[in-house]
Amino acid sequence: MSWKRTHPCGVLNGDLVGHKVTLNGWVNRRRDHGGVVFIDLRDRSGLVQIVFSPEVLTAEQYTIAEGLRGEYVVAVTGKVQRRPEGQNNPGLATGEIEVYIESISVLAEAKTPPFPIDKQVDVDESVRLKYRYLDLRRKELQQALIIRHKVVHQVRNFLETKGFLDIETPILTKSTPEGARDYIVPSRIHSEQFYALPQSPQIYKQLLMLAGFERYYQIARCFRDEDLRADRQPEFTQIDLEMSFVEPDDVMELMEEMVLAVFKEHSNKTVTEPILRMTYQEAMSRYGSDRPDMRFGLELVDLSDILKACTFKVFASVLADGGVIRGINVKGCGTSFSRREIDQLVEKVTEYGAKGLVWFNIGETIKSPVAKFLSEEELQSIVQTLEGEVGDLLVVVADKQDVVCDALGRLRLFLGEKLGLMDERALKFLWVTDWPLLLYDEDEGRYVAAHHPFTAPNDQDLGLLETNPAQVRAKAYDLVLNGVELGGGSIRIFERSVQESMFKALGFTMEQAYEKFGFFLEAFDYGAPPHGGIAFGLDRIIMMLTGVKSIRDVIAFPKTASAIDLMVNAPSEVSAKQLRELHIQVKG
RNA sequence: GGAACCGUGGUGUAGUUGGUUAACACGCCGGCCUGUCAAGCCGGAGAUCGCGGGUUCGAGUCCCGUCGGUUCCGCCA
Repeated sequence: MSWKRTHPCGVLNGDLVGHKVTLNGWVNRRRDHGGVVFIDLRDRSGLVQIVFSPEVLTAEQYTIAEGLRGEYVVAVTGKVQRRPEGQNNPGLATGEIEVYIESISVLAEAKTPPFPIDKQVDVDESVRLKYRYLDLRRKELQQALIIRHKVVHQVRNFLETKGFLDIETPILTKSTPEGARDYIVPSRIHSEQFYALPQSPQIYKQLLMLAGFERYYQIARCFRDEDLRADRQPEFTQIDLEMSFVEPDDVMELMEEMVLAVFKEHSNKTVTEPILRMTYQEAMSRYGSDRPDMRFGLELVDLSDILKACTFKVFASVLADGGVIRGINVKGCGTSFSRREIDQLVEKVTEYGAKGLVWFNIGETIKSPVAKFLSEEELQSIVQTLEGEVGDLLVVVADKQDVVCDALGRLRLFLGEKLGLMDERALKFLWVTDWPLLLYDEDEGRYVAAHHPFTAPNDQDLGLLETNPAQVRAKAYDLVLNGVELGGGSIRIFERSVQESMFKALGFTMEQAYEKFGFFLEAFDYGAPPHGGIAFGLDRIIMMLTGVKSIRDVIAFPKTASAIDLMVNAPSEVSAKQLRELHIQVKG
């Protein structure tokens, strides 16, 4: 007889009562009553209860049923029946029916799995990763990967209707300076030479625009050899796209349509639209972050102006050195915070790189460790500027501008979390626009690209590239969701001279620029269209949609924090022969 | 590169100021059981407490080192 499946388990319902069905799946759970055996049969679609009764089965078949164990793979044939009165299981999609089995075949027996498949238990992650194929049987991971598939499918459909072409770009490519550390692949044919895995398909997609494809996209695997985090893996996936003849608004508007459609389709949280926009400048000064979490207030307020004439040494010296003073009104926490909690804020801010935190506790009088150094007018204007009322706690940091922004920005997040101000049901999107083109890197002693070296400067700022690089704004935009960077993009440089200036600003000599990017610069000479694009972190989007805390929970076969695949045991040594062919000698 | 936390039967945990035989639940194995759905009842097996060293009469417990996992800082155009 045929064991070919006629229905998935999870779709069976009252409409099929009386039908004969063949099911294939795993034994999820077994309940043996001696005279009757119940099995929850599982396949990708869900669970259904199947019933083995000696009244229906031959003795031989019933013995097989009694021998079933967890994770056995079986094929069964039987009749769908309504459950007896009062025996429905409302917790199960198929809970109003059950299948009376008439014949069974065990397709595969199974050892007892090293951890429970059918229950949600926090199993040590190294065990889960070693037996990833078992972990992937669990509902949470199945659902994450199903959502992931659906999102990719939806994105492909969307981009298809907008005229985008899916074009693959090389995985074996060239190591380039700037950016993250490359994964390197040795060449067998060319001794002492190496390919690099792409950090992103950036240059290739721009060349596709030069080639005239006008609209490109790719669900692109990217590789970065940097240390991992809860939301970072060495290989991850970008929704990568590029368009010709566009301005920032064209890209942002199209992507807004796509992203909102995805989140409305797959999230039950509240999506706020349209997506707000804010310049980088404003984000930094109001929220102390280039990716502000818009779900709560606690905004940063500047106090530099009102304290211009202040004689308190800490403030005065910071202002004299060109620094700033900013504060946050922690509403109502003057009353509710203990001294210990306030001390913790001071500690946090020091951790975040500031020298200290000045606080003002507004009660009947203003309590503050620095009150005696400030005049009554100064105290009052601080309170007024921060709109302080009785019961509030004002926290103030004075330092160089980026230190103040960073410290208060992180303190704001810490407070938002501590005070439970983030609405867990809200999805607050934000475009952060007008990024600086360049940021000064103290360690390198030079400017580095805020996004990447191919980002176009704002037309008005072009002249500043050589005179005042820090002031040059870029045609760049990041999409932020609840304080998480979902993606970023820009309009690209499409003129050779501008690209050369950019490399110069980054400290390249022309020789270096041509050695590394000569092919690219040359390409601009053959009729380059204005173009721009964006890339989204697919893994992070799925994290936001599923609400999981770890990127490993949205990737089928992820690596540990030390970049190891515990299942296949990679990386691993290779044979002496392989090394010889690659002209590689290994130390020790 | 740095820091913190965790590591005890298959899984999740308990284990007091160092003290006899390492406890509990789930799972597993066997028996009973015809309406369960976290089935129930009875019985059983299963752990050199991640590994190495040290302190001590005595270490799961204290100390040092190491390995593994996780999180954070640095890093991530």
